[in-house]
Amino acid sequence: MLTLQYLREQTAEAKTRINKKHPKHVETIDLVLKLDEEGRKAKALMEANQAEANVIAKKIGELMKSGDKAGAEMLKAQTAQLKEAGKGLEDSYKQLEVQLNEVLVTIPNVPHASVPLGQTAEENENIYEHGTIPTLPEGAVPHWDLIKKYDLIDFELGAKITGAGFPVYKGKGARLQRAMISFFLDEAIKAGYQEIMPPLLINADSGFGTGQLPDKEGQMYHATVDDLYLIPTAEVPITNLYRDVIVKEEDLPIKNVGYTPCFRREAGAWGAHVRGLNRLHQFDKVEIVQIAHPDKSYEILEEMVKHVQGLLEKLELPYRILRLCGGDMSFGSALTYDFETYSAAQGRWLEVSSTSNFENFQSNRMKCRFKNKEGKNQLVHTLNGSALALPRILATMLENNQTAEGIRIPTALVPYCGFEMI
RNA sequence: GGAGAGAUGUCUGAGUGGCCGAAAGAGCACGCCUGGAAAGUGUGUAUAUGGGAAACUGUAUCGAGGGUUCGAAUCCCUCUCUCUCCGCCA
Repeated sequence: MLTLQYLREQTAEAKTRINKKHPKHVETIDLVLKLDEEGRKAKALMEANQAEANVIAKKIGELMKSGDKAGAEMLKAQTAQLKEAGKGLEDSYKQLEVQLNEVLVTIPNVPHASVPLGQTAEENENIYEHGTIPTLPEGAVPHWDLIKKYDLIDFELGAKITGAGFPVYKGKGARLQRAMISFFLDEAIKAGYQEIMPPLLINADSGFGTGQLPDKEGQMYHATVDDLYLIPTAEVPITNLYRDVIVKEEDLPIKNVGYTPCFRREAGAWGAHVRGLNRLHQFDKVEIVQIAHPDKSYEILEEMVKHVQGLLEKLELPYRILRLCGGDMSFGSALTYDFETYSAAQGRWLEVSSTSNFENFQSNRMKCRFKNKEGKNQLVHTLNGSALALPRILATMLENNQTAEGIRIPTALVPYCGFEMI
């Protein structure tokens, strides 16, 4: 959620920036400002009325104490009309307040200056490529054939016990998952992150805090009996750890990492290119999350990018980094780098990480602040990134490393899974 | 799931209708004292938001929301959470 202060004080800039992402929201900003102004006027009236009532109430108290019952009764009569007026004033203020919030939460974050103009994935900016695209042996096949051939994952079984998009990992397939999770966590811990094992269900307040609600209501699984949501990413519980918290400035940046399964309904997202591991309802991911000082957040974003690069390089996967264009960015992000690995048998780039700076968009919703040098509470910046999402890493690894003798496991993972070949 | 107790500021904890944004103590900050420190001592020490250049000031907040009342931390209702006992349970 953008801060009202920013919209009020830097209206022109806010409009220019939002235009890069969602041009229609330029008008929403005007609406917000209008509601804000009306709301503040209404509030001033309401408070003036309240102040008057408070003064009289105090006087009544004094009169009662001094035994002047008649005087008190006279004043009581006076407050009746104040009360009546107060009710109307409060109603109109509250109504404006509700409207304002409803509108404000629908405005996405404004993009960083470096974000390229564009509306579709084709307009993302390719800023870095690393590694060589392998030449596959004769008869190479996509990962969905490999997982059958080596009996690593069973989609049919998953469909039987749950539904499509819920894979069952078996044998070496399961061990490889566990190995990747441990490897990613260990690498993050080495980089100074604290490991967190959060709940997999979250309440609506948390969903709101990181921006999934109300924007992506239909994308999360909702356990309606208890009104809890299955997490779409560890970002949600781990970032919300700091909801309504005033952190110490000297503790920044706060670095947490967590492995969780992620649950996504992916409503309406099924179509071409979703075979095998490319798109799932449940998948595993290790997520890094930082709570940062506003002056440092872009430095930290670069640091997180470096971390993700390190992982991909240790896994010996060819990858590229995209700077997302305005239209392709997520709701709350100010700057997002997507990482894609090249899946040679499919001949496609697959997104395996998305690393973003949300600036104070989430912290404003969550009210996560620190006390600055002037003793004022200031919103922190929040960042997060996948490090990494497993299924497409696995897909790329299987496809790119297939040989006549089997599938070669990257050296870095061998100590974790205990085998060199599948 | 049943029964009971509770939720007050950074913490402990007082406060059953007006003098309470809230006693007292601890902690913390700054000053005095000291060669330095401890002890002692003085002052200060919530958040949000409106107005104001500022000093200052209006409003709201004692788990949350509603209600009663001229006036609520205090009375009533609903909810959430915590603790104890019982039940169930990996």
